[in-house]
Amino acid sequence: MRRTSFAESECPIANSLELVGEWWSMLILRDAFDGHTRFDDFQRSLGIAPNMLTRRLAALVDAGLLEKRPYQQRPPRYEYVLTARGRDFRPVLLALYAWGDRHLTAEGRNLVLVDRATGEEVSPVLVDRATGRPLNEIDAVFTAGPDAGPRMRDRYRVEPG
Amino acid sequence: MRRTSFAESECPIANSLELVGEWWSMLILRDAFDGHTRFDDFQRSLGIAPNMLTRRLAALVDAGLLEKRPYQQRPPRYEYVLTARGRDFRPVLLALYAWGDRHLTAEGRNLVLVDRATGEEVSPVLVDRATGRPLNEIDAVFTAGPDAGPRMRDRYRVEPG
DNA sequence: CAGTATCCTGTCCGATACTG
DNA sequence: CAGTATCGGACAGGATACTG
Repeated sequence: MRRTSFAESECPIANSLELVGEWWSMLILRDAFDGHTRFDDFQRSLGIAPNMLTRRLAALVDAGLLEKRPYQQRPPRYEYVLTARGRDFRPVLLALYAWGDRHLTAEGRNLVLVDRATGEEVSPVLVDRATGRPLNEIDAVFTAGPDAGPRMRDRYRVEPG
Repeated sequence: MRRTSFAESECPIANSLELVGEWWSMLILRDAFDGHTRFDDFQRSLGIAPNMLTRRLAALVDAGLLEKRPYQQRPPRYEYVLTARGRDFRPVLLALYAWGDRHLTAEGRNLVLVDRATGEEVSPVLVDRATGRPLNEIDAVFTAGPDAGPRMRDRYRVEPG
């Protein structure tokens, strides 16, 4: 997508989407979290065309979410593993999973998140780190930050209580 | 995207992406959370072409995230407001925001999430609803659910401890 | 103002064939 | 096995003109 408007380039959501917004990117990340690391591995799991996989993998490496590292010399072979930045992306996928799980129940529940240690189901909720309060109980709004440009300030001006 | 492979159609993440995976969809939702409701409103904010806005709006209405409702009779005019299902999508956007805010700091912080009541910054973290434990401290894995098909079971078989 | 209708381009993506 | 190269189609998305 071409970012013509201000709202996209200065917004962290839009910027994130810029890196992982393509269809396959998040699905590749999902697979990475499931432990997949190799080209063929991803390809079989996703049913993605090889050229697309090459592109998306390269893009994710470029964006710093995946690291391409050799696991064998001759012939040169690489595996793709999550970087710290990539692992930190997990909440997005979990939020997406949780939403789909709650609302797209047409075909039943075919994927459940569990704690491997206890076997108990894990149900992800967003809370405020400081207070522990669930975010849906907070009237949380975006406001212009310290480095916001004029348009951003205009759009997100602080309107108290 | 055409969903040829199993992994897409049976996975809640993929299914969610199917509804909101296009570039503009999530940005439109972001704007909806920021209080935008009207066509022109979205268009100015996003800098999106009108035909695309029509398409994406219709898709979101179709997917049940937005409701199109008349606010004036002659000429007929509509506003687009979040449904319950749409409002429940917010954690995804907040997770995306949080990730971008942490990792895409090139241009500084220009958007901050605050509690409107207190003015304090809110920092969204994912925790387990039952135990309150942060998800990054849990070894959480996906497993095949009760309604999973054979391929899903094969891929996500339960491997204890 | 709130859209609809057309036309055009870019590119995402799939299919297939090929290589060390 | 792990990709690269090439081809073609579908559609997202932009630009612009038009309407009540």
